[in-house]
Amino acid sequence: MDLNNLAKIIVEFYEKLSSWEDAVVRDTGLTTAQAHTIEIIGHSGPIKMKDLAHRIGVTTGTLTVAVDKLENKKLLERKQCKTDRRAYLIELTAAGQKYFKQHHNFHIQMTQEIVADLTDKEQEMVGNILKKMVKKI
Amino acid sequence: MDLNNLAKIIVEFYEKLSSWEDAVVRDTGLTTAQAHTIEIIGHSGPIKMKDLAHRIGVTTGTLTVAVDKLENKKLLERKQCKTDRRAYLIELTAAGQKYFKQHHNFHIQMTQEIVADLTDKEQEMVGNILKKMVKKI
DNA sequence: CTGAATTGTTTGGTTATCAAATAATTTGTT
DNA sequence: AACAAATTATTTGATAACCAAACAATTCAG
Repeated sequence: MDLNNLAKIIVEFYEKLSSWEDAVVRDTGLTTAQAHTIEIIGHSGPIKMKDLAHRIGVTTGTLTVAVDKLENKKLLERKQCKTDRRAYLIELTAAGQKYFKQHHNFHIQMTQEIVADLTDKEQEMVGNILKKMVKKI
Repeated sequence: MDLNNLAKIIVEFYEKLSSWEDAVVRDTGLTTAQAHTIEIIGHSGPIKMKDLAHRIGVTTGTLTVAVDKLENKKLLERKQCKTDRRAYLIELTAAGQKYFKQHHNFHIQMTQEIVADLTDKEQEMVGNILKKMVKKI
């Protein structure tokens, strides 16, 4: 398979995952940006604004507004950081945790669907090869 | 490899591609939405507003605004559709074509980088397996 | 202790997005 | 042919996402 074809498949794979994710998230009543924020916090645990902004790839100004909205929705909360009075730790509420787990389950379910037709050996291979590729990005 | 691990790798792969694409596009002076629009038109050729909106996954109202901006930037233009006076055909200008080709080259280059450490056989396999997966999404 | 750096918020501006209302045109029905 | 219904794109009014730069509070370094 030449580079052109590989590039085409990878882009297509990306585009389709993207549409799928958008559709799923929209059904949950959050925007993709909001869902992404919840997901990062779910994986990281309590995290400072600055670090969270860096992980998401936005400025802290953008994040302030985003966190305001999610706090209004009771999905997360700001807690004072005990070692630095300038900073907050952003934590998921119980509802936020629930959203995170549900979204994680969607990922598992989607994975199951898209690998359903592959043999065990193929699944093993694609996992390992993707792992190698991820390291290079 | 169990589903959990596979899901994790796939999500990670997706996230990294996403960051990479964002970074590349931002350097070109367009937003990701704008670059995506150019890319779709580049692949489709002249296309009506309604069809383009459907391909991108937005309403025609959203697209009207987006096309206005890209037309201002001289990357595309509206041409009257000869068979339907309600409709336009959206076409890339020479500058739009150039942008499209450049972006396409970035994809090829990225692909080359991320598969560089794979054997020819592995490249072949990952291509074929991804193709199978894409069909299921 | 004081100036510099850090952390988060606010402000002003652009872009992206939708739903619903509108205008122009085409299509279908009688 | 005439008229209603459907289609195509735009406009409007609203919210969300985003950035850069200015700001306030706090911490850090010399």
